[in-house]
Amino acid sequence: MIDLKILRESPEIARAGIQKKRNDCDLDAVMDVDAKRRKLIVEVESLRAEQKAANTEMSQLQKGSPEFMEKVGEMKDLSARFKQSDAALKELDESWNDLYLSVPNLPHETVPDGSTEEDNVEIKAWGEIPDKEPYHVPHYDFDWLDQILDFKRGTKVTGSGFPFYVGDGARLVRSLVSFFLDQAHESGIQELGVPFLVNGDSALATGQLPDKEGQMYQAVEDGLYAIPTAEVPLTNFLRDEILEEAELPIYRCGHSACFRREAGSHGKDVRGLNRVHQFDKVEILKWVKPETSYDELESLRDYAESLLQKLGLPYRALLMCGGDMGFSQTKQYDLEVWAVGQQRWLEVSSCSNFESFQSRRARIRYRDSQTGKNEFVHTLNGSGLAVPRVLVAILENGLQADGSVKLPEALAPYMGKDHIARA
RNA sequence: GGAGAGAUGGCUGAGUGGUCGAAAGCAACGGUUUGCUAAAUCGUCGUACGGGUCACACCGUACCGCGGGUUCGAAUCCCGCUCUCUCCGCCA
Repeated sequence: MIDLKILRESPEIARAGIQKKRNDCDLDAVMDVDAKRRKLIVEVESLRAEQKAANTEMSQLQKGSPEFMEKVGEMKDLSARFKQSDAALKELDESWNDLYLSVPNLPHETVPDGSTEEDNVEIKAWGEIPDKEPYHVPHYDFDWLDQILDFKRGTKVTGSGFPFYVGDGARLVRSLVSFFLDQAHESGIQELGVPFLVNGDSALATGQLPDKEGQMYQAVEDGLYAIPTAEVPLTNFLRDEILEEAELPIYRCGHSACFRREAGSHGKDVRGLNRVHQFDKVEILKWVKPETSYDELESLRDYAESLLQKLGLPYRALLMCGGDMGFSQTKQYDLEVWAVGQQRWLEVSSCSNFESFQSRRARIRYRDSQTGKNEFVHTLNGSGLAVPRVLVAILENGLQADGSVKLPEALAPYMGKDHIARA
């Protein structure tokens, strides 16, 4: 949720931001219901005040006396009016809530204007793009693919998009997860093992609900959602808490399987490991003081980049334009790695600042030591990193003329070898 | 899964259908005093929303696990749910 003050006091700023995001929420309806709601609150509360005053008065009277009974009669009427207004307010509150939740976060001033991925701005490129040799092919065309991946049996057991990783494939996944977690540990980021299922309150706080409900797998019987990213349990780790200013910034990381229905996505980019319904990812989360959040975003991106550098994978960093960034973000960088076999960029990390959008929903605050007031923290998160596409880049970029795959040196301690030989 | 007990402010813990935002104690914060490093004493000490203000002040309302209900009036009575603890069962 964005700050209501912005809506009330400078709606033109909100309007411009919403336009920049190419979002079509109805701001006039929001403002209209807000005004009506506030008027009704005054009405309900003054009726209630009257009722309470009478209550105090009645407590002094002899119970059952004529004066008392007369008062009861008067108050019955008031009570009826109160109940009517209160019911009207509750109804209005519901539509107010729906509308308020439909307002996206406003993009930062440094976010470029634009509506599609074409308008994202490349701010950095690292590593050398290798020339495509004849033996370079997409990973899904490796003739020994079934040595490390089994899509067919995954489809049998669960459905498409749920591959089995086999032998060295499975070990590579585990190695990458371990490498990412160890790197975070070395950077002083505490690791959390997170629940893979969360309740509705948590999904609402991070913004998956209400608008992205269709993207999550659900355990309907229990009212739980399979997490699409560890961001959800991580952010909610501190939900409903008031922190001390001295505790900030707080950094945490966590590995999880991520479950995404990917409803409505078809076509070429779903081949192989490019887009699957379940994948492993290590997520980094930051809770910080507002004045530091944009610096923290830069260092978060630097950290994610350092992982790709250590793996020796060429990548580019994009600053997302207003129309291509998420609903809840104020500023977002994506890291894309080059996959030489497919001759395309694959997104492996997204680093974002949410300012107080999530913390307002999740009620995560800190006590300002100067004013003594409770303020919302700013939250940020970034992938560090998503496993399957990194795996794709390792496979495709590392493919040698003899069909073997040369592994990044950083993974040698985890894999116990420097290449995967074709059997 | 079965049986029982419970859920009150940062913590412990009282609470009669009405004067209860809620006793008391602890912790915390501010002052005073003695002094020596621990006491004594006075005061302050929840959050959110709405009104109000340049901003404070101030006023109102809500919140005693959550959601309903009864009532002129609910922390208190009734119903449903959630969670915690104990015992039993089952099970990595």
